Amino acid sequence: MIYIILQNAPMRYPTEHKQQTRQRIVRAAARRFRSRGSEGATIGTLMRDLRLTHGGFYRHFDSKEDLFVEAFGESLEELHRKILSELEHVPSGGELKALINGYLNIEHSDDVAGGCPIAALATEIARRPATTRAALLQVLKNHIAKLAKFIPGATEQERERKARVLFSGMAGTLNIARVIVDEGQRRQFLEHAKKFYGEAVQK
Amino acid sequence: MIYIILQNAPMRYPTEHKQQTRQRIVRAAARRFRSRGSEGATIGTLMRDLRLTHGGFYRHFDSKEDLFVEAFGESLEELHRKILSELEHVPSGGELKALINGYLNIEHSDDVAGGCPIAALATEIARRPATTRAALLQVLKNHIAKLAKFIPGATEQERERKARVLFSGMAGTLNIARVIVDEGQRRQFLEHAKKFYGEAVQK
DNA sequence: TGTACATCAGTGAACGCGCGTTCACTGATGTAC
DNA sequence: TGTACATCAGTGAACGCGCGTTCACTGATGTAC
Repeated sequence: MIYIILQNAPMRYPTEHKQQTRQRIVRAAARRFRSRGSEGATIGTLMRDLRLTHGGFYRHFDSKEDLFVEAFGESLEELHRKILSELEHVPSGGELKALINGYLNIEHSDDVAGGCPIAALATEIARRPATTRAALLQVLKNHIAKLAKFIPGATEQERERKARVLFSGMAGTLNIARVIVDEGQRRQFLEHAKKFYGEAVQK
Repeated sequence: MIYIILQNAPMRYPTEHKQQTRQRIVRAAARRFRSRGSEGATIGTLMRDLRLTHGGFYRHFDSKEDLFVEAFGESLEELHRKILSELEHVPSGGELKALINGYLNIEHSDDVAGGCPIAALATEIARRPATTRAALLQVLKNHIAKLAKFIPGATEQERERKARVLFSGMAGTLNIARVIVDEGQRRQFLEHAKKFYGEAVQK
């Protein structure tokens, strides 16, 4: 809200203004990259929708690729916050089920822009050079590691292993759900997958 | 081989020449779309690598999008033939394990161009309009249905359900494997996933 | 059997377009004196 | 306290480039006569 007011007012840039603009760009980009892909999202329309001009983008980032990396991190943090807030209201012992149900959900399936960045961007990340992949993989590993404590398993290592397989699998399932045109079939498919992963990980 | 000779020879187009050229385009496109994505693969370089010029493309297809749809089908057929030929040498009862091992494989992980089109293209397909998705989904369903007979389950319906969840999950896992930079870690991750899916589906 | 002609796969220049990026400029700010 | 000036977030025209697509053309083919 405050941002819009500042934009419409004649140019006056308070000290924290630059950081705020940068944050706005990252957050908007995090949504656009997920819904349109890294090539489908353009700097021009991104900035225009923020009521800025494309030239100003380069006061904040060296390149579109730099923004992509940062936006991916932002997406994962958003997802993590969302998951944690959902798990707060879940009775102890029900976390795993809630995790699976929260992911393999029709709402999640229909919300690409606000959903899991692994599902939306993993294929494109896999096509990037090793250095970029290494940076993004580190962010990804941290995310998974933090979720591992909700997965059953004797050792920390075993829980992390299971978490990786579980979340990578569910990401693939979410992507296929998003291809299914008919909503009823999409729901059914997600239900079957919930059951499958619930039983498989519990064991 | 014969194609190259025909290309270098002065213009003489036998009756079946057009179909052959079309096939060459589809097959080459099927590889390029998987390895570079639908936006990363361009008509210009595709045709150049086939020793043709870009203008000729439109004697065979109305648009790049039409080629994409056809190439996806071609990829799935190739994958299906490959799977069937691998399963021929497998003793009865071992098909499921062979299916999983054949998919979650380091060679498959490293061969994006020749690998599973679901893993490589599902995210991009999910971003397409419903009519395109519907067409591609039909092809996908046929593919999965044909593999369902190797999956345990009391009814045909149950086998198909399991097959869909299994293959969508493995596709997601393959994509994450392709992000992992270190080959040792990539192998380990695939091994854990093999074990997970093997036990989960057997049940 | 030989000749004229319609066909059509492939060529390559050209078109329009949108992209990422650059750059000279603007004007409000905080600071030096 | 008041004035001159360096700073820098944001502007918008411009650049170069590569893309998908179009189109007038070429020349070997099979066919009509």
